[in-house]
Amino acid sequence: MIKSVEKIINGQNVQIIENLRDFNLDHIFDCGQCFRWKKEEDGSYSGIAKGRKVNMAFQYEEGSDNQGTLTITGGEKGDFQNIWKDYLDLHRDYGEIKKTLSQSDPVMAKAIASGRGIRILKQDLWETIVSFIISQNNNIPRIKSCIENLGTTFGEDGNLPTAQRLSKLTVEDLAPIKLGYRAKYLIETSKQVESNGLPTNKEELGKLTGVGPKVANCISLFGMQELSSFPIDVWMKRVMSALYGFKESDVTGMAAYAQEHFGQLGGIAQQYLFYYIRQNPVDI
DNA sequence: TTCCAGGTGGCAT
DNA sequence: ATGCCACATGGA
Repeated sequence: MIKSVEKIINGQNVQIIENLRDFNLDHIFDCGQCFRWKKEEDGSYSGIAKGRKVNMAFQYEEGSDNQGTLTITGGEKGDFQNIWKDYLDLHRDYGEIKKTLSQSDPVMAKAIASGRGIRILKQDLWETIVSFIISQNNNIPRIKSCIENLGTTFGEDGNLPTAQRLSKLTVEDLAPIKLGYRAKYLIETSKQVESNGLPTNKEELGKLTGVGPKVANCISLFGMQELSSFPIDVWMKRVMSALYGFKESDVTGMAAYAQEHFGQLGGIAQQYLFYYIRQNPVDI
């Protein structure tokens, strides 16, 4: 059982969680699954999730590179037990998962070593739909600024705008956000969600405008916790080519390999590989 | 200037 | 079912 200690410091709610294993904020917030956490100069991260604006700081214990203490500042009493424990996927035993994935796969073991503290965040479904529609054929810094602008311009208290709100906007309204051709996808998808409700599986995701196989896999992995989903983008093509010898055009082969070798853990394996190739682009 | 980025929709085979 | 290609934007 994970224990947390709550304090009030300078009028702010502070929650301290010790002995966290398989946890690293850089790995979690910089592995491409989310776009709204900002790294501060002291190495901590500030962001808005679940309607709470907080700061998270993590420090490894002396002599360890896998276990340490997490400090969450902001929010309300009980948030760790009620919100963050779940959001950060702390119930799951990533040590066991990493052992399973590394077994008889030295390549994966290498990737895991670089991103050993990754956890798949349990993000809001609508936010992941909006975020990954914007992500297509786009680069991460620009994705981040688009999402931030969307929130500050059309959202309420820091959150992204709802489907209801977006469905009433035009591409002209969204022009200042600089979404490019994705603006019409976002509006059309908002209308679809407004009338049909949120999708509940990958097949329904694929019916949304601007959601193809890759984006659907991202949304099902990050917004629906479908851990078998294995999104394949340009970086995954590179790493699968560099480490597993696939032709970069052989997306079908990569997906089949993931299903056979990573199975239900495909999405987590994908995150280790994605993080690895982003940190080591020279391996291309 | 051209190329690239967590791709997809539309259209032609 | 598969193969092209246009699509907005900004940084390298």
